[in-house]
Amino acid sequence: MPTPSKKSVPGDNLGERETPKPWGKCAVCSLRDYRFCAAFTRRIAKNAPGLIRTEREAVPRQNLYRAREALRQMVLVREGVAFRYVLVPDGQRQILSFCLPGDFIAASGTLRDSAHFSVQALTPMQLCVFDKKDFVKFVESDREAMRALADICIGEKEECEARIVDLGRRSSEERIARFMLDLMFQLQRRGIQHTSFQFPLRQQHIADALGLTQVHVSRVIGKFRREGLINLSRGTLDIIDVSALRHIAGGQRD
Amino acid sequence: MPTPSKKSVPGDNLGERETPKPWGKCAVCSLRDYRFCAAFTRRIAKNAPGLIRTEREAVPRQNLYRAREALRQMVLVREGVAFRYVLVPDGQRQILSFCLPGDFIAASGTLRDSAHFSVQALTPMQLCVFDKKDFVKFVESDREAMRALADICIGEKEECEARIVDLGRRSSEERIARFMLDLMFQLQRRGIQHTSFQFPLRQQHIADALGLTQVHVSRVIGKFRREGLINLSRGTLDIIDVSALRHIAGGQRD
DNA sequence: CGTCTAATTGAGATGAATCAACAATCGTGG
DNA sequence: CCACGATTGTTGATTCATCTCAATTAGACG
Repeated sequence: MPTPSKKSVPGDNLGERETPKPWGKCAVCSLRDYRFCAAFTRRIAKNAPGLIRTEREAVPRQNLYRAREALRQMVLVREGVAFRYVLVPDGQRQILSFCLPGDFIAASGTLRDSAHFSVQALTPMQLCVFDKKDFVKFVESDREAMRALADICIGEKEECEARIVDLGRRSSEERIARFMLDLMFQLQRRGIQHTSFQFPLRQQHIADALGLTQVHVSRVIGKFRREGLINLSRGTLDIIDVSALRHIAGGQRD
Repeated sequence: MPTPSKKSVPGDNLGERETPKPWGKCAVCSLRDYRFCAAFTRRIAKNAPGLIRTEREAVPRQNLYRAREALRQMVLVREGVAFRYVLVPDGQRQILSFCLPGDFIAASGTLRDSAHFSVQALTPMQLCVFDKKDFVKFVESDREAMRALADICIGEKEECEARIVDLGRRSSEERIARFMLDLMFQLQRRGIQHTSFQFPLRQQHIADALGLTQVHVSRVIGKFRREGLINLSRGTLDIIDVSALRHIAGGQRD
């Protein structure tokens, strides 16, 4: 059942251990030329010195945000993976996307009071946090920043639409193959140039992202493994035969 | 088969019959306080008098835009309905959304050179068209406009995510019921306060939007009709029992 | 080690797809 | 205004992909 198990987790919501830090740290961050940071960091340092960046950590299963809660902070992933999801009335879970390092967790929150999805950490995480009010003030005062924000939202929308096509018109094998390749390409864009990488998702997460059941995901992955396409164990995914997997995915993957 | 039938259609792409018009016409347009127009029209008239609005028409099945083509114009629906769709390699079609009066057809195109979806008219249409370059110049020069644009994109992203949940985790009956109710609420937001309204979609469109087959859509609609929930004929959808339909839809519809 | 969570595997059920024939509706030209 | 062809919708029979239920194994971790 996709019902997320309820395990007691320390500090269920973000809150403790805020550490105001200077922007200097950004200068040595590997994300500094990636997406959000590339567009914002330097600009903020220059034009909005009053906007404080703080740091937070999160542990696996920790809730970073709950649907419909007031959005008070803007959160950027520095390390680790989280996912955005929606629970439907009958208890099922649909995962909307995974948030990787460099992703803004709720960019759209800049112009909204709350979001309709929840966010949960999948791995231990390092986060950069901004006060929302301050951030909004900055974005509204800086044309380039507003543009960058729009750009990020558009990118998310495009990913969303690609996912709609997957869910509406592709088989489970296609979806799973595409999903793995997608993840690989996303990591590659972040500088990890391997066909083997950390894969912290449980089969249930894949199932909830792709509209399948965990059991079925297990069968498909088993098949891929038996066919020598991938190897997946102990949190590492190794894509052995990229081109065969891409073929199953139905082409079109970057 | 979801393959869209290839019928020869006059003026396959937008092109002929441009009519430069004054902004005065906007003053008497019923959409002037809705979304795009509410945010942009007056601002444009005041701050960017050089931005020309032209008018166009389109006939059913006419292609308004083809995926990956260079985006030269920004198109706003004034009357009629279009849909955005993607064709997958095996010939299937996934409809991403329907564009109703007041909708910007490709808002995200403002910051992109092209889009990955195509757009086709479903009914006869009246369109407002802006030259893209001029529009971009305006948006980049006007902070409020850029913000409005971001806002529109965020709204579209939210709709997208709702659709993902539908496709991933809801049955065909739920999807169809939700779809009809959604449409009703969207029209109501545009001022049409009835449970009976023009419904120009063929069953194939519903199927392609919801990841089903036309045959199955027919069965479900037949069932809804037999149960006295709706009546659908000659392009008019009458939702007879809103609350029962909402119940099938699984609550949560506005 | 024992306990807990995650993954595998089998058997059987089922929702939706497919195939196919037919009926209804629409648009058009005679 | 009718008749015809094209498009759209209906219905039945059958198949298939994926789900459900359930039991078992494998890993992770204190």
